[in-house]
Amino acid sequence: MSSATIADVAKRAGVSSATVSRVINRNYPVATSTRERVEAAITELGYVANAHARALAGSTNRTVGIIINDVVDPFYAYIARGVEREATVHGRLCMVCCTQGSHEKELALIDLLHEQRADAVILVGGAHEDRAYAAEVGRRARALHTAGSTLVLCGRPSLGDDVPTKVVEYDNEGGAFAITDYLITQGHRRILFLGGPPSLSTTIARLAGHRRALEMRGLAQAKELVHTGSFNRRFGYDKVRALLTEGLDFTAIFAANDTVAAGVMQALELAGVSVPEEISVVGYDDVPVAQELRPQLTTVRIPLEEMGRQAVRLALGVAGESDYLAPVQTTTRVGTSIVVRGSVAPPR
Amino acid sequence: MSSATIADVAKRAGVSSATVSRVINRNYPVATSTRERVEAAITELGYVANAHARALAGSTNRTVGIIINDVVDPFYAYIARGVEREATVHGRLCMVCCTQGSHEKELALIDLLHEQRADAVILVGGAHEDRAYAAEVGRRARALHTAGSTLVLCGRPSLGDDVPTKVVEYDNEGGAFAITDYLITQGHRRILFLGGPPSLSTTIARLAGHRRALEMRGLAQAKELVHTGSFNRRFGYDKVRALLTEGLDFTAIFAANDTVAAGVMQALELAGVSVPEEISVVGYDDVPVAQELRPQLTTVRIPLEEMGRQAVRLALGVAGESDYLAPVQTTTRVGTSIVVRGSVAPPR
DNA sequence: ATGAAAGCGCTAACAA
DNA sequence: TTGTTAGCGCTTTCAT
Repeated sequence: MSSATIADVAKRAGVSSATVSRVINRNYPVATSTRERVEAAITELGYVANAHARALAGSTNRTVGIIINDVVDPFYAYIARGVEREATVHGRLCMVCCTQGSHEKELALIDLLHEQRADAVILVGGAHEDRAYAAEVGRRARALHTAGSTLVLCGRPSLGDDVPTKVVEYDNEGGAFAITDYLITQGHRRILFLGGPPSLSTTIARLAGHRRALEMRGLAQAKELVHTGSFNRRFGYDKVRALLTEGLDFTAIFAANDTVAAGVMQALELAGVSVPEEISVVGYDDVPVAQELRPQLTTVRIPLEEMGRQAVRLALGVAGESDYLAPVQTTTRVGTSIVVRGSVAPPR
Repeated sequence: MSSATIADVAKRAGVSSATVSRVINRNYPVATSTRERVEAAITELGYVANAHARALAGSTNRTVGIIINDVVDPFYAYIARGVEREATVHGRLCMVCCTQGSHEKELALIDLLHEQRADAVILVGGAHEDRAYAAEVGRRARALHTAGSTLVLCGRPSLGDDVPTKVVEYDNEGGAFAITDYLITQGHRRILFLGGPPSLSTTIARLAGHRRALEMRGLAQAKELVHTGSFNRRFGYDKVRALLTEGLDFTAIFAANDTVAAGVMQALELAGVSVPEEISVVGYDDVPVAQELRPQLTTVRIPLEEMGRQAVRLALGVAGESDYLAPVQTTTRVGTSIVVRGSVAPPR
């Protein structure tokens, strides 16, 4: 039930615990013969260092924390992969926590990760507009900051210049603008915007890009064409079914993400509406499902894994910052791009 | 850069650090007025407990570790979700580590998680047949065990009764048997088995079930119909393309998992072979892609998330074990079932 | 090159 | 109900 400690190893090797520590950490010269005796003792005893004692005596725990909605959702999974990989590169272990969409759980998790003394806490995904909630996050950002850690906002807007966070953004609005403009260029005038929780920053930015494209082309945004709701497949499916029977007039659908697009495509298939001949469909995110749909989905690509990597680089201060003038607030922004596949054609 | 400690809080509240500990942990009676003063001090100072000091002084760190190949792979992601959720239920934080298929990394990660004094280390997915490697895993299982932790094998075979692990299995062979038998019942005689690393326990079990079904129906297993390789989409695609041009005779394909099946379907589509009219296809795992394929994929369902939950329950000794006679080796086994969708029809 | 000893921040007896 | 006091296992000066 109890493991060997560094003192046990020291006794067995006939040295002091300080020496054992030195051979383990290779940070001070140790005579070869001593080292060998110590190493032998370590294997004989099956000694495994206690990371907590280490973290307590030394400074860092060498872990980073990441908070996401759901591991199974590819949007989060890809970012998590980037975080995990980059963390590994820098010798950090990765603690992954899921909120299942709950604000309260998210705040509690930031605290938990703070307790663990994670070198960084990475908060992933869009945030709901809510001042009280934002204030709570801000408070935690400050606590983390004074403790020498960093809160990184990944894929959500900054909390303001007075809150010590780092942020990794992607050009959300720009992607929505580009793909809407692509649709317009193909001749579409009545484009349905579907899905995304209405108060989520992600949805808001995508909708803003969509509207800007419409305006730029002098097209009025008809309110009956905008149906926010959620990011799940079911929403896309149900909404399209309803709108179809309702007889709403449109020639293209901009699904707020690829998952919604999958539902959209299934509803269209069931209704016997052919894509892209009768209706064009585009999505957002470019997660794997986009390539499995038939026709394959034209969508907006986000460098998800890269965002995860950036988040840990930023937090760990790996590059970019000059030591003497590191600003409290740092933002990295990655681009989005549209990837054209087979789900769009000119309207009939 | 440095945070308030329990001593700071104690001084500020004019009590001893023991009292502060008591109000934090709510495990001993504290006078209301004292409690209030302490709580005030805590907020004023922005005190956040140090989990390492706690782990060192108390016993458990309240974390579980999970080791998987890749967060993005749905097979692993669903199990990880189960682990994360069940861990949360039991007040544990979850450390997720990825091996990217490397044995060495896997072993190193077990050690790392041991150093972190995780209450459980969950090793997920099939294992390659390799005695030296198995011995290394066994050694670590013992180390963990003597340290009071548990190594749980999730979706891979036991290391033998003398190795102190817990294992969560699924009826891998049975699922393969059932779906092959289903294909035979539909009239198929020449079934291609495609994919899966040949030395991986998962592949071996699936192939075994496949063969048993064939034998039971008195069908000879032609070696030209078995093509193991890997679990990725690309393999399914390339192999089917090659076999098709080669002119091999078969009426159905059993893809070793759904990902391979996705590649298979794409190759068939490109070759103008209709599914299921000309060729039937089945997969394994029942991950989301199975429902996006057209036709939707008939496959074997594994209760992935449930396996993850079982793994942590088993490790934490939540249920099932009688205290006084807990065996060193414990195995839980979950069933698999075939889910019939549209990718199988009788051969022409 | 090596050892002695003082913490790191907390919990858990044991006292009071 | 509260305080005192050992540790928990390790790192890190400071000596030697």
